Amino acid sequence: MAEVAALIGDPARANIMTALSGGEALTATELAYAAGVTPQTTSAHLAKLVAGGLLAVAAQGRHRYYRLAGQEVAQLLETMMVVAADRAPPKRRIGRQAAAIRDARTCYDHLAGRLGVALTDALLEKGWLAPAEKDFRVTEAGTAGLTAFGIDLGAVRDKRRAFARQCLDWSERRPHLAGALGAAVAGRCFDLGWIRRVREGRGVEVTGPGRESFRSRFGMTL
Amino acid sequence: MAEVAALIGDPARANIMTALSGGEALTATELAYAAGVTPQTTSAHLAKLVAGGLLAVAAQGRHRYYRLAGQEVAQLLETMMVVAADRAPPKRRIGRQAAAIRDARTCYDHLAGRLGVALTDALLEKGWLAPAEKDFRVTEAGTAGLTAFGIDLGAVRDKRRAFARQCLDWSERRPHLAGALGAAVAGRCFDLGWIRRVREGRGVEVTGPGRESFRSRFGMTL
DNA sequence: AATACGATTCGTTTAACATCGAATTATGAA
DNA sequence: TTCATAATTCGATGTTAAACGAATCGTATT
Repeated sequence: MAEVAALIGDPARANIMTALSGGEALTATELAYAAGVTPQTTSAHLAKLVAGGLLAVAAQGRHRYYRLAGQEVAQLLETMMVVAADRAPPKRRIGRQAAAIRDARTCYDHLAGRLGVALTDALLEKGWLAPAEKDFRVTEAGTAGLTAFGIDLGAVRDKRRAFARQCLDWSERRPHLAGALGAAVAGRCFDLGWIRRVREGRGVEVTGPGRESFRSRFGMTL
Repeated sequence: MAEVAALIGDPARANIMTALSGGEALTATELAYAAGVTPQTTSAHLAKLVAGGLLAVAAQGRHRYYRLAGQEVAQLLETMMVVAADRAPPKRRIGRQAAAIRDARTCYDHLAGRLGVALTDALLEKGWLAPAEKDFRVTEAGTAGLTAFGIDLGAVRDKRRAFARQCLDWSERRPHLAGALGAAVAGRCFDLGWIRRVREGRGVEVTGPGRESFRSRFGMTL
């Protein structure tokens, strides 16, 4: 356990992990910029993180794309941020950016925070999803509804990853939709312009039209 | 975040945190033994962990009792163990002790693992508990039932801590009963001899009579 | 009061490792 | 081929901090 913690314990590596916590895959150079150190140093750090099983790497042309090794790693970072936040000196109320993070953010590649939980609750309420062990099951109504929403369920199922997992949200203490379907739903919301990323981080913002659409389409009051 | 990780990243400190992960409070000397270093070194480590907000300390006579600073820290350690376990070389099947940990363990001071989740499910099924936001609510039937089970609800409510929190269990991905009530229920199960600790760790074992009692009293099939 | 013990502080040594400059390998573009 | 860029490896440097011996402070025990 100490090894895992020590890997994240270096400032440069912590920056790298944070940059990747949104689930996106980034190149070594981009990560060097995010970490605030030279490419050589970054390379050494990345090698350690891969050896330590925290990152996965995929070579593509002359770029090498690094991403988190899995959901558990994303969860670990999430939990660690909570502890780190509790520990931090209370800077007058909660900052606007921090508040946005609590409200809505991406976790790995799907939606988390209040928005992620609310959306999952709405899908459960509509009967589109049903809890099944550690996953969600898409009902008949859900198949029709999600297809109408613009999601190609066949293509999503074909992906070589968990289809519709329950991901625990620490700040809300409730499960939300993850896996390939979670990523697809999040992507569709971005495409429709219901939400957009704020700055470069993990924060997500609900747009004006998005707020109205979430309400009319899914009965969510945000 | 790097600071938090770095604190746990040292082997000696990781040993200390692991020793405390059961929720028990231990003295500096006991922790020195657990960490495998001298008392002087341990003292320095403990000071850093307290300053870092991961541990809390209470002086009692000439002893100083150290314990985890809160639930979030326990959760963090739990999550970190999962990542560390995934990362570890697969040592032929799962060891008997590791299997026991998955089945039943203490988390902070209440029951976790399959047993913790199953017990919580049983209480929900009987209608003694009902989910309420991030907590559980004790119903009228629950008040009667828990009192009959030998728990002084008045005394439990008087404790200066959360009464009946939902604690997320990573290995089961389900919430289980935590807080003062969770601790009280766990304690009662120990007192009745339904469960006992295995060795010195966090593992818990259901006794023969316990298995029968869990079934007849709560309808749980273990 | 005298003694024992838990816990901490101080000072020193030692080992680990993050960092960068320079050079090297590999891929894509002109 | 030739050049530019991505990414790495190598070697040297400097800083950090973990560890322990010795000494100190405070609380219990006799």
